[in-house]
Amino acid sequence: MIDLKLLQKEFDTVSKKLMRKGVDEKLLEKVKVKFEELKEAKVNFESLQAAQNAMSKEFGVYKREGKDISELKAKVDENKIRIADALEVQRLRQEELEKIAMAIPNIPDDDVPDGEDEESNVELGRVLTPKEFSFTPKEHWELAEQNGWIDFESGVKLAGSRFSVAYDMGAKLERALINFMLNYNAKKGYTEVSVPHIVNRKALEGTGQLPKFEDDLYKIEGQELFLIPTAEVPLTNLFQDEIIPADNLPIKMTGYTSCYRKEAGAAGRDTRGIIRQHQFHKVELVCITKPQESEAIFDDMVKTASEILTALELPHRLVNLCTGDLGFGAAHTTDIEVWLPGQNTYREISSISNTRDFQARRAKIRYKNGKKNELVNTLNGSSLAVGRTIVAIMENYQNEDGSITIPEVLKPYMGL
RNA sequence: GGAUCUUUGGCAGAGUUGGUCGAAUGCACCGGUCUUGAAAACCGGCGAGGGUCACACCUCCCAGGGUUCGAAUCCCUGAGGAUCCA
Repeated sequence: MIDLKLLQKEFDTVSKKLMRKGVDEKLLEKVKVKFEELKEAKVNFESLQAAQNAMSKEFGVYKREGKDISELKAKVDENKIRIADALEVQRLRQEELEKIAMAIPNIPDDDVPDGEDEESNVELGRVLTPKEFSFTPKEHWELAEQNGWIDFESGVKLAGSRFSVAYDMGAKLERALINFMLNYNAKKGYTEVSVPHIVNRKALEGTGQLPKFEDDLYKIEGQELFLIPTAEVPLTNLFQDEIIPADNLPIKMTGYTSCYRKEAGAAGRDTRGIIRQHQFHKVELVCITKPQESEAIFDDMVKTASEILTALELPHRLVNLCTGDLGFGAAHTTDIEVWLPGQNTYREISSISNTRDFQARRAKIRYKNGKKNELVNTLNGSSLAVGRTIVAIMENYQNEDGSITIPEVLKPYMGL
């Protein structure tokens, strides 16, 4: 949720920034007006309420003194009707405002490049040089099938398209990577947390997936519960409605979960292989920080994710997402893209975002700053998407005969 | 699945004949006095959100609804916890 007071106070500045992210200025104008109308309704309601409270107090006095209360009661009854009306007006305005305000994305940072889509993302740097192959490298689905690591037919049999089943070394690699990543993150000071894969509506509203993106979530029938699209949701919402002592910050967490996404908007994209699945494994980083230290933590998160790829000797690059590619809740995002020789391109394997106080405002996550309670900053990032890491390993470690060498660092995790 | 009890501020714990209760008290915490320093003792502060320059004022005592001029206090529903029964 954006800061409505800020929007009201500095409308021109804020709206200009939001327009960069494609938000219609007319909508913002509307939000501003609605916000002012709501305030007005509130003042009206509250003053009526105050009168009511005062009169009710008088009742006690009258009764004790044995005075006649019929006149007072008439006044109070009349006021009561007005209160009911005023409350109704306030309620309606509140609802209206929330409906549109909740759908407004976070304000992008000034240094986020302008752009429509990933074409305008800006490369920040490259780590490791892709190696030259003496043969034409294959794509991962071919290698996966050839080695018997991943079977797509089985996935379809059990659940449908965009599901797959991992066998033998493929399955082991998955498990090894999860452990390797969690251990690495733990070494970097991230506390490992194991969370539910099912959460309620409030949690998803807190991190911004709801109300806007309900179509992309798997909902449990008959209940207000959803499968998580990312561990970011439970991890961040652990602190929903909390006031965290300043000494406890920063909170650095890492957690492994499966992620469940309908991929409603991705029809036809990445239909081959396991780049885009309805269910995938991911090791996540989530941090909760004071506002002034969130950028330092952000850098630490990017570094941590990048180091894992380096340890796996996978060439990758860092990319600063442009406004059009930026997620709903992010103020800025750095993507890590791993080199896929089979596809001859870099593909996203991690996405690290600073949401600043956008989620904190929705989820009411605050910290004690001296006497005051202030909103924290929340950050999240993958370190890493497990399936895509396997894709990268398959393509980068492939041999001419189609066999795949297991990265050294993972061998101990695979019983090799 | 049934019965009874229970749900209050960071924790503990009053409040249960509805009014001056946003809530006693203790602990914890913060500031101060005292002390070479610390402890103890004493003094003061100390829930949250909105609102205001600051007050005032409004809201919140698990959630939702109801009774009432007025509810933490009464009634209903739901959720969590404890105990007993099956």
